[in-house]
Amino acid sequence: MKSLIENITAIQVESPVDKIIGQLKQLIISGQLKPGDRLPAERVLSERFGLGRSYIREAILKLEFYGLLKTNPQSGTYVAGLSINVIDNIISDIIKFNKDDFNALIEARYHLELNAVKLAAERRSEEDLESLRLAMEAYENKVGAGGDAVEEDMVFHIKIAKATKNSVIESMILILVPDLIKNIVENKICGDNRAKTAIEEHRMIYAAIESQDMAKAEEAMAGHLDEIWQISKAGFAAQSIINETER
Amino acid sequence: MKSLIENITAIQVESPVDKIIGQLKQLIISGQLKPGDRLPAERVLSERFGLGRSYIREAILKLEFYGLLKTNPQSGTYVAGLSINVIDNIISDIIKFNKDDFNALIEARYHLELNAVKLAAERRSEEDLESLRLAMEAYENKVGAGGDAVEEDMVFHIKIAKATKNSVIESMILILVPDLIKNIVENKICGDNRAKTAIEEHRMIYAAIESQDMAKAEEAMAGHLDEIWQISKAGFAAQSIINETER
DNA sequence: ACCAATTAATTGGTTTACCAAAAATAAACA
DNA sequence: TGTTTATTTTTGGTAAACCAATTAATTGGT
Repeated sequence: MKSLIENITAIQVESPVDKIIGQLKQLIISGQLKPGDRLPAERVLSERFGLGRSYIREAILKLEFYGLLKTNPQSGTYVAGLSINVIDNIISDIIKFNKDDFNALIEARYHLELNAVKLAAERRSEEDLESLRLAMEAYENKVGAGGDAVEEDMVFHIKIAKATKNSVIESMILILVPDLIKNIVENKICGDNRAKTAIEEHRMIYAAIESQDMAKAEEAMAGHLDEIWQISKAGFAAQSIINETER
Repeated sequence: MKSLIENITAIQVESPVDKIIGQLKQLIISGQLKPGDRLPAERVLSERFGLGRSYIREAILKLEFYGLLKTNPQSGTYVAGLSINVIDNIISDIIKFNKDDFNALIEARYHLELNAVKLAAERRSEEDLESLRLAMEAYENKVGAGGDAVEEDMVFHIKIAKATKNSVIESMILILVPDLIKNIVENKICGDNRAKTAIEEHRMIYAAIESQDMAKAEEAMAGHLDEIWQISKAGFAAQSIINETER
């Protein structure tokens, strides 16, 4: 017999905004709302959905962030000129944009940073180099003082992201960093002497960026991230096995 | 003498929420708000900043999305346990997460998709393969009918993203897609017969994913994205020259 | 019938008021 | 004095009200 705790199912709290997003999706798919159309006024939607206007606005805000709606003050909110195909595909997954899948997080970070470090090596300015060096030294000092320098490590990586001169890639890494930190410190992923070996890796990365050697930069970064990447790879492999079994 | 139009500076409308975010950042940096602390109540912030509570909530919402705050209902909003270093670095750039840098968009997409297609080839399920085929056929039909199948193209790529089984990477691609579509159709980037040559490229990508050949998948995708990638590369090169000149 | 100007209605932006759940405090009891 | 129970205050969640700008409608004149 199963224990009690196993029967406790995660309470799914479909928030009001998610409901609204789902409803809007239905409106679009059913053809009542064609791309390019103007949405009903917020008040109307509020009444129609039986929810306060605050929620409507919040939902619109979210959809706007994803580029699916565009609201013009004093005029109305409009559906992006995208075909139903695209909108449907995207809306379905907006709600579940959760960053709590640790393996996915690590993997995304791995690939992003590998690309980023190459771009950084190619495009870094002298200012980038300077702030990168500062971040590196801050990390080394923290490690020398005996603290866990996870956050200083992240700052180092943020600086690299900044040096790419690509605001989109930078933003993506920025979004991932807090969650990475949270998970890493919670799970104490890396061994104790990891911090010290990382110092040398950082210096290699820095040197490669300084000399604008893209290949060497990528190699150094791959080495730096390898240990933690292995964890995510193992995670995905395990997931794959589970899926096979279920089939 | 400069013409009139050149003197018209872009009106910078620092939205209320951005102001609030900046203020909160100051509170944290100045030490009045240490990581882990509870924020003042929304009402208090509202009064202190001289702005409505809606704006406070919106700002908190945004900061929460970035993992910098955590709000517990009926209890309070708390600053994530990150060091000031990290928070400062991130908040500074949150506001400028705008996806209107076309070159950055293209470049980010290029790298993301190259990684994604490899993962998709490795992990695709039979269901993935099926929906991918469907999307591919929809594209071919649209092209055959003479339409610009930009959106159908994007759906094809979304399906690939889904096959990665990595929710983070999928979400990132999802976020970029609407902006990519907007820019591509606006600028009519690709030549007229591009759509037809793309059909063959899609089939190559599909075949590679089907046979789970990661290397071939990446190669095919690189070929598929090459033309548009060249545009972004040229853009960044131009930017680089400008920076050199300014120095 | 057509056009211009004025008025009325509608829009999203913003603030305020109200609510139930938590937390903190006070009071009552052992 | 220590603990438990009421009670009050504070919290974020929610809904409604107000505002200025915009748009649609109406009106009056031609």
